[in-house]
Amino acid sequence: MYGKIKMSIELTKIQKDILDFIIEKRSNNSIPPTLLEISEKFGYKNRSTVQQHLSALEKKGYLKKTPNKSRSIEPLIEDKIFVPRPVLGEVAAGNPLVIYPDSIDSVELPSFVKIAATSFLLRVKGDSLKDAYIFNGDIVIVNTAVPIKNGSFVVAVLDDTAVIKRYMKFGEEIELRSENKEYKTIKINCNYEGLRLIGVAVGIYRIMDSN
Amino acid sequence: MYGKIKMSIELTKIQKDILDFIIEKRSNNSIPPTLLEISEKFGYKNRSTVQQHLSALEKKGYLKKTPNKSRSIEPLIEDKIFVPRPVLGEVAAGNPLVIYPDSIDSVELPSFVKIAATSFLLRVKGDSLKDAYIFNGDIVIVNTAVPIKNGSFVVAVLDDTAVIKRYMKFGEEIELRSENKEYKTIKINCNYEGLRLIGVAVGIYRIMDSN
DNA sequence: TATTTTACCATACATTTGTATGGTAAAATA
DNA sequence: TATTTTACCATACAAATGTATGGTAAAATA
Repeated sequence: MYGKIKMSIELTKIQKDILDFIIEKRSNNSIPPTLLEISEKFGYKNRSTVQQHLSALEKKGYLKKTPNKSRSIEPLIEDKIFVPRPVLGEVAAGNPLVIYPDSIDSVELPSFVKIAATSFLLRVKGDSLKDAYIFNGDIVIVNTAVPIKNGSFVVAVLDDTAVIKRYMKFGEEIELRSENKEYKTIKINCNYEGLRLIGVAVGIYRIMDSN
Repeated sequence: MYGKIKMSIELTKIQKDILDFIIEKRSNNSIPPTLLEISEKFGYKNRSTVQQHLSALEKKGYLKKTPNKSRSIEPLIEDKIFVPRPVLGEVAAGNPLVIYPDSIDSVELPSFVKIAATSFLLRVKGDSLKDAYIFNGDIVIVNTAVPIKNGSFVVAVLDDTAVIKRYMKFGEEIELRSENKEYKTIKINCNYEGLRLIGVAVGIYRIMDSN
């Protein structure tokens, strides 16, 4: 037996059930539960039991809370044990960005990938993004809540076609640069209506063929 | 002057601003605001001002609250006076259903159209849906939370192409019928993986050319 | 075996949050 | 002009919510 993961970052059955309940609430388009609501769901007599489970989940990095703020539990899907994550859409440069209300698939992400709940996954179709060194089948992790800074890899829709490029802004001019110098830089005014910045590509995950 | 709408169901500028703030919070994938948070946003010195605006909004039917429950404000987009609603995507039968994370447009809906927060709008492109008597430019109101019953108009994705058809289920067989008898009925097994039922088309809105 | 972790309970307390009540001044309406 | 509505303020109170602390018993671990 090798590579055994330390118990302390794994989740117990109950912790996982509670985390799943929180994630389910969120994905149901409803508000995150309070400690009391979780207690009632699991039949506890008071909130302190949940309190401890949550603090364990937070210590292990599976969720984030804002102190003294109601309903502020934010699950971070940190899958040290390969938890499935829904793939919400597909992206191919030159084509519209397609996002399905239901997930089209799910991917098991490895331990080191931390995903905030404000993120979603896109699967890359075709090799039209190879200028960004992103290839067919890659999973792009897009965060919609992270501020866009110079140098960020952004997922954008320009005149109804999707691009993933490095973002640079100088005054009113936005440059969308390709990593590969063979592709030219797109320059647009930041007020141009045909431009929509969807989010920041915070990561790419590629499932390597094991053959 | 004719057809004047009674003042009591119109929104004042401030009420509209507060409602917009709540809707914006919701669509931002973040939790609904508390009274205090709204107060701070608008620079009020205490919650009671917001309290009154909310009760006005609730009385006028623009939002729903659960008593004594934190962050329980649910906007009901009941647009008695043409309030803008974001159009989230586009649909054309035979093509993928395209949904943009940011809205691509907004439409002013008339007074009688009530839209729950679990709904979204799709603009129809092209005349490929004319078999359902839905035409280019029509706005389809899709509710994702309504149960699908026999006879419902459903928005579905079948093998990556979008359809809007009348739904009928007999045992394990699902029929997707066209209103126009020139088009043939699609029959599929309900376990077929290529079928995804997105939601129920609860309404169609067509902006008539005033020329 | 001793210690730690897990999973619960109980209770007290502070803060947040929602609610109720009453007030003022300006604007809109009758 | 009188009344109502709007838009704010102030305050008090109750309920909900988060937090801190301490306890017990069983299971897992060292």
